[in-house]
Amino acid sequence: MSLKYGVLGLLKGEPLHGYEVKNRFEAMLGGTWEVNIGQIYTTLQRLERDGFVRPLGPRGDRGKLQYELSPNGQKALDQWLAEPDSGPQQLHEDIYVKLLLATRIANGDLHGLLARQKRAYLQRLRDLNRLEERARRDGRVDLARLVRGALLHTEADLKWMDELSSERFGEEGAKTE
Amino acid sequence: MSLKYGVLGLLKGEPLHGYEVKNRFEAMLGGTWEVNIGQIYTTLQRLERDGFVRPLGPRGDRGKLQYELSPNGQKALDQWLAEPDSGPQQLHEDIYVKLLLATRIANGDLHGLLARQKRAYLQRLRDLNRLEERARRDGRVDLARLVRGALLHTEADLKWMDELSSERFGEEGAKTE
DNA sequence: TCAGTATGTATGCCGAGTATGCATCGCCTT
DNA sequence: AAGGCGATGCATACTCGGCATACATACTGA
Repeated sequence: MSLKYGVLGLLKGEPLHGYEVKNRFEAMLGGTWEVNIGQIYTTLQRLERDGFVRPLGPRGDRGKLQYELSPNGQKALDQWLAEPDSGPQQLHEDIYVKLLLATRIANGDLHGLLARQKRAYLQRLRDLNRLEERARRDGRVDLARLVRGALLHTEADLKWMDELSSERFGEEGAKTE
Repeated sequence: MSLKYGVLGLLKGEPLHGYEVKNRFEAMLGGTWEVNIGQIYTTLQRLERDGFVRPLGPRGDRGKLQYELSPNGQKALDQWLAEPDSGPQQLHEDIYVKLLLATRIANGDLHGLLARQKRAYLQRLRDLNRLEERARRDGRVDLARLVRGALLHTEADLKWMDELSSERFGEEGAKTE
């Protein structure tokens, strides 16, 4: 989803061709999201098919094909921006399933899992802090705000791990049916 | 990913056929994850292709085909459980792109977006609290732990929204290139 | 008999990755 | 200065996994 609307958002303002879209998109995300080039083009084709963008022919320089936002695309973009992000249905992430399985599989070494997970989150905290610093140095206030969100998330994860590891496990009732 | 390993995890212990897998999986997640039945079968087929499960023929009752975990599947499962969850590469979620676009598109009514988002998170908090209560009532301690994680996440999101809305926006430097 | 449930297959879209093709530009070397 | 060559710009095609819909069929119980 976000790629689709990201493309629309970038096309608002000026027409771009695929390769440019990729670059702008990655720049917007401060290099934290390396987009697959193939996907850009399929996304653009689908957007064209749905009438959200249209090619601004004819092809130029070296086969470059620019796209511009259509009124329908404009509308779709505005609408997407206006609706709140419901996020994934929650509990669909790997970590949840992993935790459940580790709990119910006898030898599932829960404490080890928590410890490893904690280390991974700490590492992520460090990475994010570096990223935030860089974003500020580059004057990318908007990016820094995102990183702040990711930091809060990771802190929440850490807190969660701490809560879990301070539980005493063993004889709790994880009913199967 | 999580579905694949979820299936493996369920098959550890007893052979199951597709429909049963679906039911067990959804029960394990406490009904928070409605799995598509078609996907169960394709997942099972791919797992068979990769040698992680094998059919325990012949077909029974009404075409039922049971699968059992293979030694390789066992190994793959253990390995997955042992490695920490790196999570999505961070910043790949819709909300981040939405925020960026709203920031850089002039009319992007950032405050409205934040307000709507906050409402959505509050709603989620309520839902999760109900869910946690139900999990505890049902003796599903394992599930309650998951919900606790989701709660912490949502609280982090709320805190983030609060931080953002108390910033004074306007003349900040969101460099484009 | 009819509704519903159990069980499975077929098909198609979308996300995402890999591989390939070709033009151009700049640099290095002789 | 010419020729070669690697990097970059730009695009397409192919493949695979996730996920949803739709369909088919058997059984079960009111």
